[in-house]
Amino acid sequence: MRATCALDWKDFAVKTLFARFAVHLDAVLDQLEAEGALPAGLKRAAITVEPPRDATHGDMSTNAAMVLAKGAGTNPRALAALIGPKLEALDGVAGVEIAGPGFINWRLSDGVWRNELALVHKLADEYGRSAVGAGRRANVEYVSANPTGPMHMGHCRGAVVGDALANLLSYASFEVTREYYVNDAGGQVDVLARSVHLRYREALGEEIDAIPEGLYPGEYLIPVGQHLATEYGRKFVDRPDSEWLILFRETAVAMMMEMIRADLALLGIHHDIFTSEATIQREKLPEAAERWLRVNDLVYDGVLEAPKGETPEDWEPVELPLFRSTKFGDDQDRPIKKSNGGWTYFGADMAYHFQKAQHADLLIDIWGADHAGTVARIKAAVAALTEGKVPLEVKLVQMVRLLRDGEPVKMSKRAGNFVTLADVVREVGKDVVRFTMLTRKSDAQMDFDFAKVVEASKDNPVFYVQYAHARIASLKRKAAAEGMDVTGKADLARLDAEDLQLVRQIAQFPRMIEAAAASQEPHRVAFYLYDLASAFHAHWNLGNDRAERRYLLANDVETTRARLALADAAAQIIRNGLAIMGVEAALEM
RNA sequence: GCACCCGUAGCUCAGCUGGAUAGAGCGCUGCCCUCCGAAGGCAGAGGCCAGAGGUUCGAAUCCUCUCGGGUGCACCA
Repeated sequence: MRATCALDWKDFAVKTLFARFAVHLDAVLDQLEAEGALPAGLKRAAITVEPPRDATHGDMSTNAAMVLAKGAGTNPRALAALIGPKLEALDGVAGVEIAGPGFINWRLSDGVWRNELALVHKLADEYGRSAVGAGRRANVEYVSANPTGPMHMGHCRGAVVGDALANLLSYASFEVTREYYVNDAGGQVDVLARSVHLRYREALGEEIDAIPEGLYPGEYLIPVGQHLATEYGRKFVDRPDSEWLILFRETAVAMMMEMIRADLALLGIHHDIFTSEATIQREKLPEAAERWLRVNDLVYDGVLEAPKGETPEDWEPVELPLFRSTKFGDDQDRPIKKSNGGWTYFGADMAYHFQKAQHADLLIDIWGADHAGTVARIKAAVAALTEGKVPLEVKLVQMVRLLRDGEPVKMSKRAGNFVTLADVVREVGKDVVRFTMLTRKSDAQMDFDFAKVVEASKDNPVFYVQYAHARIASLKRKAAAEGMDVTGKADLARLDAEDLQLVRQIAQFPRMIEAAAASQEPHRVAFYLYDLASAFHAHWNLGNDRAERRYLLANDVETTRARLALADAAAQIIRNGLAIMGVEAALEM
């Protein structure tokens, strides 16, 4: 979110530098109104205060003159000429220029940057925390993999993106709930139960040949069968499924969820709430939703047309209860019940979302892109059931293609040899997996190349960023080893123009956080950290050619202290950013 | 056939929700370590932002159409 003039934040400490100047600008505009130079009541919402794209234009820029010129009955440059001098008179403003079509650009005094640097040290982990969430409750539902097997790489990206987004929103003062929806009520878990029954018989000594088509072949079900065999002996061997299906299903789901939680823990992911679809159904929540929707004429009994394109062989028209999702922008009404009387996935999901909405001001779902076709209906259902009060955002996460030596890794679900999340984390490490998953916009496809993600070079953003942090840590070790007394308070006045360039980069962090939180794009944190690391490495290398530009100066303890304060601040920001991404900051590499 | 996502340097991708001369990395060319971590840095070359209209002070960004890729399309989950 860009800093606008319409600010109502109470807590000054959490405003970004840019937001603080937006307040100053607002006051300047008030003053111009009072003087009669500007008509009262002009809309200021579109006014921004942001860094200009081109750093040579200054530190801050506003489009105020261009936005207000029309309403003021003048041209942008003339209006800028009125605003400019008043900005120039502000504390901390070192010079104002009017440029291009009417931009007002200004530079900040060195003191502003030194204060900002001091603020980083004072706020430490909290520097960058934003108040924009204002305590609103955000429910983020992510992963929600079917409880029929271990996590595989297809789940990985959504898991990381969802977790990082939850961290990000939390850092932006949303009250976040991390939720996992357990699909333990459909046909898949019945298949799971039957697969487990086979393993149960196997555990009791029966010969099991090839796993029949349509059942889960994975060996991870063997322990479930053994557990049931130990617990119940031969009791269910030759009995009809009506006697064991529910028991086997519930046992299997519980054990699968235990495995999934363990897999997620390897990535550092821990949900607050696991909600069971079976429970939702047992509590008759879909029935309640259906009743309400029927009263409001949003569910009716009807017959759907045959699907377009290739019509399936066994298609026949059936009357089903349909939700009027077309009324909310979907292109077809959607069945909430099946012809066998059971709830469709959508029917139960609708009720589930309604339940979530009662404890949240904002719902976010992280889904795989293969579910893109169902976004419209669930958004429609939430809009209907909450009467438009609780927004639902569905973030689609694109596929990840696994590569090894440049060749796609072959996976076959039938053979059960998919690449598990646990294997990948064991091979390359949690930090590499998490960081890499955040180096693309989530709605863009990405490649995950085993060779590249562990490469220790600047091509690899993970190492590049961690290397910057490790370098800074090494500075302090080096200073201590050489017996330099750097414990005293740093005099930031020792920092010169070249040093303050790095502070400018550091000071963008809070702004980036707000923008990333507002757009719900955690990948921005990764890109920002890459840029910050780059600025740090460049600043560091100044010392290669010019010894006086180094951080550690044996004959100048004062400057050394100030430079270490600068480096520490950069390290602090890297830590703050990595914490949101769920990645450790390395001290040594 | 319909819907959604995407099309930016040779390659992989950013682009701050409409701002100024469109940016990184790789690759290519040429530099910088007796010196704080060279796992780094500096400089150069490289572009009709797929194409065409439109909206306005201003468009890679918003709207429409065309072309080209991906995904999905009954009661599955």
